[in-house]
Amino acid sequence: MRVGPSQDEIRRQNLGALLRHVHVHGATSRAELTTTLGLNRSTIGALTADLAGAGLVSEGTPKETGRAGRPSLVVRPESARVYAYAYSIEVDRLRAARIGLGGEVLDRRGMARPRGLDARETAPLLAGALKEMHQHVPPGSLCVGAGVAVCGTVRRADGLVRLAPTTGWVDEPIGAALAAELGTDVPVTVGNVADVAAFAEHARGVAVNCDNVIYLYGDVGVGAGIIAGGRRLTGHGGYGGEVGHMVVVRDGAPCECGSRGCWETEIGEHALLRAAGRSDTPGRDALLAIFDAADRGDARAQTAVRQAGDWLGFGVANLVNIFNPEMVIFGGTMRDLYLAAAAQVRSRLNSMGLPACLEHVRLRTPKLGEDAALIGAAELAFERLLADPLDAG
Amino acid sequence: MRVGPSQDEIRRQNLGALLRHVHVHGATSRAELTTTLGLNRSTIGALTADLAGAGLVSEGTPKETGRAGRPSLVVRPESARVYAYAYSIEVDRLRAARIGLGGEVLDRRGMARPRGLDARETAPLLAGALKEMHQHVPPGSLCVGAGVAVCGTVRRADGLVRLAPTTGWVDEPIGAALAAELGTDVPVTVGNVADVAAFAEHARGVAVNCDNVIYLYGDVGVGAGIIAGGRRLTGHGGYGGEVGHMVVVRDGAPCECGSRGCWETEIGEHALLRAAGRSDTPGRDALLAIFDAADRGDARAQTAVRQAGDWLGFGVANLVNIFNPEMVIFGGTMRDLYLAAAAQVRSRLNSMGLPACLEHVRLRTPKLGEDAALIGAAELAFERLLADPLDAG
DNA sequence: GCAATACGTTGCCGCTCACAACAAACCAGC
DNA sequence: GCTGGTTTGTTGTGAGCGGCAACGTATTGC
Repeated sequence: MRVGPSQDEIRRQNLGALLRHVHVHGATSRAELTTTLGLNRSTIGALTADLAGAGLVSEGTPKETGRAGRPSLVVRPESARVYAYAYSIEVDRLRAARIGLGGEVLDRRGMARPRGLDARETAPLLAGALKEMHQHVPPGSLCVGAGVAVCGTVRRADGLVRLAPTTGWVDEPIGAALAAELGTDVPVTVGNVADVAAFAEHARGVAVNCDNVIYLYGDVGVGAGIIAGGRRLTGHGGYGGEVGHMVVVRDGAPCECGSRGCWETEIGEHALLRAAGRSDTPGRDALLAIFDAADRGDARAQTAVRQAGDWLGFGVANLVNIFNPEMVIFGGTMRDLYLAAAAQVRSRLNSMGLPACLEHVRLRTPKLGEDAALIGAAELAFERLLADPLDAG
Repeated sequence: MRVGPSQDEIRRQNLGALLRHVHVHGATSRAELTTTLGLNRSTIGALTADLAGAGLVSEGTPKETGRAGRPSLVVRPESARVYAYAYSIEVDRLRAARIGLGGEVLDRRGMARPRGLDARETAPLLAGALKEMHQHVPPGSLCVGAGVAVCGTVRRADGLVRLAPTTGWVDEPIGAALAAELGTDVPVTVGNVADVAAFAEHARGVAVNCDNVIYLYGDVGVGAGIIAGGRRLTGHGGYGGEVGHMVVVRDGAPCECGSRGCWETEIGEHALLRAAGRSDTPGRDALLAIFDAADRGDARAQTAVRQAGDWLGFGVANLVNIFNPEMVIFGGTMRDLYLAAAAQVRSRLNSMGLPACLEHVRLRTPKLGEDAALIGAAELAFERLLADPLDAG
């Protein structure tokens, strides 16, 4: 039974709301915060004082106001002093970054990912990148945690990777392994790359102010980050959004998951390469080569792209009917496929989607670029701070 | 930007939490409320005093305690005095009820639904049932509103029925029409029957304490009420959960919605009747006749049931992979089909579902019986009261 | 009849935010 | 440079809420 918050929870929520605002929207005047948050001037003053005391924000005088009246103090996130570590575990590389409050990338490292490494072997590499970056951290800084974006199903409770086709991982405790490397003062949160990218696009990308969003992310497989009613849809264990394993062809082609006819067997990398009759090593370059060939008039590539686009629209239509989203975002390889076959996607969607569900749905590509996964991973860590700024500070 | 609640919102939420508890769990001692809600004795006392003052609850001394110590006062919902009207618009009948706080059905009316009636013609019938029931309402009672359960997609904003295969309605303003009949003192809320039944099962049925639930409801078509993260998934316009129009056979049999190969063309009434080679008038009796024939060894009925069960498992597996629910509930005709073909459903689900998503999913039939739609509809109206007990009281 | 137990009631406290009055900082005009 | 108008930060006060502790009250068990 849910019970209302106590007074100190009000304070926590208001501190979080203020900090979230400057985190997402950047430096903001106190006057503007007053109107946006709907709180009193005096309350905003007290909140900023608390946050400034914890070293999370700083205040300064604005340069030029242009208007009459006393200029309002500007509240800035302490981007250089308050930061999170972000990791992205991808097919052939590992990426690490130190990201400041406000979303600025302060430092970054990248390395090739040796194939066949399990979680316990990967964690030291990630920890090593952290130690390197840690040397350049100015004194008096505050680390709020680390976030990891993984391609695969992630158990919410402890960051266990249940199944990751990209890395070949099965039940790999990357969350626990990394936590053991980093110690207790750096809380680790692990998330699916699609979830995390959806989170980032919702916070500071194309999907700002959209409370019902499907972010479709493709690499080797296809997954979705789903935001329903303004909140991330995780499902019971944290495995929600595995739309790539929605079966679209009964008893179709076998999928790595053990099932048959999964959506990703029709729109994934392998499907396109096979249909286009190519034997390139899989990867983004191979895909782009197909789209390029199609552009140049290669008939086989064209039909491959059209067919994959049709299947893309097929699955999106199903999802649109089920979720009635406001926006569908195509990320990763799905972005390329969507851009190459938008007509097929639209056509299939229009013929299969319920008119009511089609009314307000917008198809978009991500606003955040390559760094979406890293920024989203950092966002996971920042969530902890925003939930209780003074405790985590 | 979300901001924390003010003090009076705390009060509202706590009043709502207390009222919700006695509404859902029935009469409860103040001592028990103290521990369940985590509030102080004095606070519980003040809250109950407020609610009793508004006539929403009453207090009494318990009959026997069996324990030492001063017996705790029991807080009862004013079931007879505080009520909502509930309607269910079904294929061949209209049902109306007056339902007391706590979920008790105080009065009910039913009538055949003449085919071909639109919303403006139906509303007076519903209003007539209300007027009849209103004559038996004891003086000093409080009506908190009316809820309507409809088979079809419902626009959340105003209760417009966009598409209802059951009644043949297209863009029928049943919410507005009924509101015009009932006047401003009876706020009307319209909901999809599956959504509403899911809501009821989540509040007081099998899905208590399950925060990720899919309630599959079948009549002529198939829809789902989805609860994700403890909240109803409505989608952007309110059309979420149209799983019956998830396409499972590309370019398959035409569906009434204009698309082809929709799930409900494989597991709906018509599909079973066709596959079993029957020409009965569609309806629950015809379905039960098929299941009965299959039980008695009719080979054609058996294969029809098995195949439909297989398709049922197919769709459920897709939904389980997408939502990672804790529970799937089979209601309406889906209950009958599930019970008749549980083996096929399970088998298909196990072969198609991701292991991680299968781990904790439970398949269940509803706990609330025929009245689920009515109780859920009333629950829609009660939500308004529970959100702000003293204002609506 | 008495002690033990559990609970309702009351008064007080700390907390939070809203509000109003005042002080400070800026702009425009003279 | 000074004055008035404007906008904002700051400060003190007040109301509302829940927690807390002391006290009164109702029941059980001896």
